[in-house]
Amino acid sequence: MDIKTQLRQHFAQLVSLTDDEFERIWSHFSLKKLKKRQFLVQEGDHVKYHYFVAKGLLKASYTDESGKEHILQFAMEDWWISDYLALYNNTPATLSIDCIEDSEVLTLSDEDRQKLTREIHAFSNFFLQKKNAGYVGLQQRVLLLLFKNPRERYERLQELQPRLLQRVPKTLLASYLGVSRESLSRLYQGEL
Amino acid sequence: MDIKTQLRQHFAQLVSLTDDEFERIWSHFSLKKLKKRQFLVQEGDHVKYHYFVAKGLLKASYTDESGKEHILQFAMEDWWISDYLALYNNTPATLSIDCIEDSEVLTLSDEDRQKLTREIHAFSNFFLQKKNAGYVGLQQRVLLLLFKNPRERYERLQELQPRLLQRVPKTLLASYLGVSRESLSRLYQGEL
DNA sequence: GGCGAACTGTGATCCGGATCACATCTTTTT
DNA sequence: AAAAAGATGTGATCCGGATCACAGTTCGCC
Repeated sequence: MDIKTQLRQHFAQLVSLTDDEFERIWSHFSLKKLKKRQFLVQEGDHVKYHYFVAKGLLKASYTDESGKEHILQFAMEDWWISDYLALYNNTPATLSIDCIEDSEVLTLSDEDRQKLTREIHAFSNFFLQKKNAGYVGLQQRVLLLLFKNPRERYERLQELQPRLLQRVPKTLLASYLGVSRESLSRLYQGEL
Repeated sequence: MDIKTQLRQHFAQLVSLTDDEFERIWSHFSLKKLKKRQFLVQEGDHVKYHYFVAKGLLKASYTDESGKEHILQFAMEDWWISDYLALYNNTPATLSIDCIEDSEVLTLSDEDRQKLTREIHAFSNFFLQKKNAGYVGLQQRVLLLLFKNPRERYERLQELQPRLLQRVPKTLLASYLGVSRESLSRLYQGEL
């Protein structure tokens, strides 16, 4: 399947668009190819784009004063990623986004997104629905971090995103789950 | 200031509405008065409404199998609250929402919100902006939970929401921060 | 095809925060 | 006004997970 079709189907899961509407939307995207370890956004950058992952695997992370990296989000095929804090507030990026695997992403500037959102109601609706789902997902993650121990967090991730577990190195998984690499390694001694 | 004006000004912070548009929106809200400890939503309820807090203080919380309560969100004047997971997926509430102080909330059904969102572009925009801000806020909270210790989380809250700290009992604060009540109590021995 | 870097497992030790237990003190309720 | 329920502080003990240290393995690269 080509990337244009992939994007079209992605929208179709939540809203319906006429051919004309989709063409108008599509014309504002550009394709960007990246290799493993390459950065899409670096701390301090001016962030202008939303990124739709067509292929590959990326991570968004924050590096604290002591140099430790904390992973906020992974993104694989059909996921969106950006530093939304920087994007919406027009501030320098506090996150870094880089590739765990060779990847292809579609970029959409927030300026264009605003324009399209004004012109095409279904598109506006798409974004609202996405944000709602993302918001609810983050709430669940907060609850998980608040009162589940590392083992339960790991198991939950296994349920919800089994594909992710297999593609992401354990070191990075540990950081996403808020556990040390060593403790994570000890968790799944008893299982599988 | 009366509640109608309060709501109008709340919208005005993010979007501009004509008198006519605001009247149309306003007509879909109803006022609900609640006393301390009263529930707005209980686990298992069918959730139909968004709630805008006009006055008072509420909390949204999840109760785990062992009966412990974990606080996901507080809401005071000019904040919105609901069980969004239940609201958007039409599933029974997993959260409970109840009053920490006597409160007055404005209710808006999601059905009406969808209708207004379709009819009034600025209103749609308002919701999208709110969700974005909420999403970013939750991301920050996840980062805080991931790699800051209880003391730093407490200090951050003190910076960001000093008013909240003074109104919320320490027991509930502890639950929101993901610390035991006892440990929280020991945190601020050295300060102030 | 060999060298360095990233990845993963595992042992030993340590410590932050949970848990348990109790003592005020303050609100509510009746 | 008394009784019950909630809020807060504080000591003693315990344990999950962090940290430190090292080894084996796999991967990308000159």
